[in-house]
Amino acid sequence: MQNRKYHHGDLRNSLIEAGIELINREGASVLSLRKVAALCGVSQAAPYSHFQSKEDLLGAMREYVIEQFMEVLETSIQDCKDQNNPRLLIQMGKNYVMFFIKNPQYFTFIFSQQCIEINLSLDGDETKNFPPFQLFKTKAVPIMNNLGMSKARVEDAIISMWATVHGLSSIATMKNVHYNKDWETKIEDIIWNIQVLAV
Amino acid sequence: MQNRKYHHGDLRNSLIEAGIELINREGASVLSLRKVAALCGVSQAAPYSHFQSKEDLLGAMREYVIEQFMEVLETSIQDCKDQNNPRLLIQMGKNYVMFFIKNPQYFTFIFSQQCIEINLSLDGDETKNFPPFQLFKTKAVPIMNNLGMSKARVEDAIISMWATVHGLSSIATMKNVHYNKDWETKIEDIIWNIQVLAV
DNA sequence: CACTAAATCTTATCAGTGTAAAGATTATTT
DNA sequence: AAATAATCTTTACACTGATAAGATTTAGTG
Repeated sequence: MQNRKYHHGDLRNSLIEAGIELINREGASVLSLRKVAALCGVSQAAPYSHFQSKEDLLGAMREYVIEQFMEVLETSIQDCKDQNNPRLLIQMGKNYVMFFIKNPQYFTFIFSQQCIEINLSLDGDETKNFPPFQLFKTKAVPIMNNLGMSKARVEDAIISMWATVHGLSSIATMKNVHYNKDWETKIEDIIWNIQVLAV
Repeated sequence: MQNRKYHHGDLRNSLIEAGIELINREGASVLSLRKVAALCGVSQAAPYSHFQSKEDLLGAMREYVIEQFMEVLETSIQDCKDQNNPRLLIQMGKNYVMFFIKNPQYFTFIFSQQCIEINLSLDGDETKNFPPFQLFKTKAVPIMNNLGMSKARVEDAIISMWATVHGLSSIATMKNVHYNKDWETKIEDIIWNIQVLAV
C-alpha cells in the first residue's frame, strides 16, 4: 500500500485492516499504534487524524470483526428451511463457536475489554444490544414460545444456551486446551445437553 | 508498608498482594510494575529480584487468585451432605459464578492471557490441569456415572455444564450488562437447564 | 482561475512503560 | 571476621500512547 503520495487515500480503513492483520499474526497484547501505522506506510501520528485514541481504533476494529461474525450467524439462519425448528438454534451456536475456533484471537479481542453493551432481559432497550446476542434472542423467542414454555423459562433458557455457547467459545479458544476430538463434529452433542432442545 | 529499612522483608508476597489490590482498584489493563513497586515502597527495579518479568509476577498473582477461587469451590463441596446428589454440581456452579460476580476484575485477569492449561478429556494428564476444572471433573464423574450415563455422554455433559457456568461468569462480569434480576437467586434456574440435571 | 479553509500527514517532543546493567546495602554462610 | 549471596537502588535504553506545531494536499468559494 505504500505510496509516495502524501495523502494515503483510504487510511482509516487501511488502519483497521492492518490492525486486524497484526492481531491475527502476533496477538492483541503486543499490538501498537506505531506498528499499525508502519504497516500502512504512514508516520506514527497519522492515525490520530482518523481516530481519537488507540482505544478508538480498537473499537472500530471490534465493529469490523463483529460485522464478519454477524454475517456468519446470518448464513446459519438462511441455511435453515424450518425457522421454527430448535435445530436452528443449534446451528447458530455451532457457527458461533466455529467462528472463534477459526479465528482464535478474536474471542479475547472482542470480549476482554468490557465495552460491550448487553441486555439479557426479554423486554427493554434493544437498540444498543450486542448484535449477535440480539439476533440469537430474536430467533430463539418464537421457537421457545412454540414449545409452550413460559416467559420466565424462555428467558432462563436463552441465557443458559447463550452462556453455554459463549463459554464453549471461551474454552475452545484457550491456547493450552487439550481435546482429543474434533470440535466441529462434537459441538452439536455438547449443546444438545441444554434441556430445552431435548424436548 | 513503607519501611526505612533497605530490605523489605517480604517483598515477593507484598508485590503479589499490591498487584491484586491495584487490579481491583484500577483494573488489570492499567497495571504497571512501577505502580506495584511504588505501592510497596521500593524502587522500580526491585521486583526483578523476585520475578523474571512482569508476566512472571502476573502469573504468581493469578495463582494467588486461583487459590482463593479453589477455597470457595471446596467449601461448596463440604457444605453438601450427599456427595452423590447432582445438586452438588449446581452448588459448585453457583459458587463459581458468584466468585466472579463478587470479584468482577478477576475473570478477565485469569482468562484473558491464554496461559491456562486445560485437559477436557476424561482420561489423560491431570497434573497440569486447571485446578477448578479438575475439581469439577472429579466430582462430576461419579455423580453422572451414578445416573447411568455412558462415558461419552459424561464427557459431553461435563464440558457442557462447565461451559455454561464459565460462560455465565463471562457474561455476568461484563461491565455493561443489563439484567433486572438478582444473579444469586437466578443462577440456579439457569444452570438447571442442563439436561443431565433435570433427569 | 486564484485564494482560503479544511483535511491529512510529518516531525518533533513528552511522560510512562518493561527491562537490563552496574553498583550499593544487607543477610547468610563459612 | 571475611567472603559470598541475596536484595535493593540508580541509571539508562528502547518502545509506547499522546500532543503540538508545522508541512502538504484537497475542497470549497468568490
